[in-house]
Amino acid sequence: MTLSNSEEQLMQLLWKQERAFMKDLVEAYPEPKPASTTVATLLKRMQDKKFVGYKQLGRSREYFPMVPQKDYFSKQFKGLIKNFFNNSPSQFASFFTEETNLSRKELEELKTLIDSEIKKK
Amino acid sequence: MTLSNSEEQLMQLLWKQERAFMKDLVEAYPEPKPASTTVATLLKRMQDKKFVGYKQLGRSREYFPMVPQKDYFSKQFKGLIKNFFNNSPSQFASFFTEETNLSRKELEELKTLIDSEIKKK
DNA sequence: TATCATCTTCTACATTTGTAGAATTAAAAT
DNA sequence: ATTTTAATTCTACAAATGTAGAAGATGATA
Repeated sequence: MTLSNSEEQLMQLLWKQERAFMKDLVEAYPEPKPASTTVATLLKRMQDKKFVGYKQLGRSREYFPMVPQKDYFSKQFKGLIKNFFNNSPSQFASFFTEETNLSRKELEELKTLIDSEIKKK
Repeated sequence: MTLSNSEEQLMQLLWKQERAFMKDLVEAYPEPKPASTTVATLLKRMQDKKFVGYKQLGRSREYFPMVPQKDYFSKQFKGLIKNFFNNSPSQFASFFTEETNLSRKELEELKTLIDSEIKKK
């Protein structure tokens, strides 16, 4: 099960807010904001897909993500890696280092990070 | 303009082959292979979207990608980074190093790679 | 309490996507 | 020359997606 584009956009807003009422979500959209019924429809579809849950609070519902952003990202990312780099993260890594313009400092930091990962092994 | 899922799947096949006739593309699909008319439809839509071109060779057409795989990947990837890591590649990098299970050897290689990138600066 | 502000659910509808049959064409093989 | 193979274009249609109005429900507020 995947999210469609507009569902994913909404999901991003929800992840950012952690938990939110419909109104907050609608407001979080950049102009032009969608009709609230549009958001309602999306939320409902996302509930069907088990991506969103809610807690009834008096009159209305407080929505929250049922899938952590990280998990979702991982899945997306693995998909990309699989298609474009033949399932080889290290192959991707070299692409990344070469193509992304990281500053010297960022590269240094990354190196440090890698070192600490190596130590963990 | 983006590719839909099934279009992207076909695009992957085309990238792999570099240039191909319809038949080759259909054959490259895993079972169950789609009807060739399905592929034809997709190819046509992809032409409209300027993702695919072809060269008329006698009776039929040799199709080829008009968008390099790398460019396409970059765009996708940047999109992900933007949504999930607030446009910060270095933030992504740390996620990557921690979450992807690279072996010690791969990590070492990556480090070397980063070093050579640093030298370039 | 009458009115407002919100929400939610239903319904609707145009587009896009996923898939493929029918018909036509033309080159290839026998 | 006839049959076969591969392609191409048209048409079709169900499912998914993007958007939103209408109507009903319920707290909040004047």
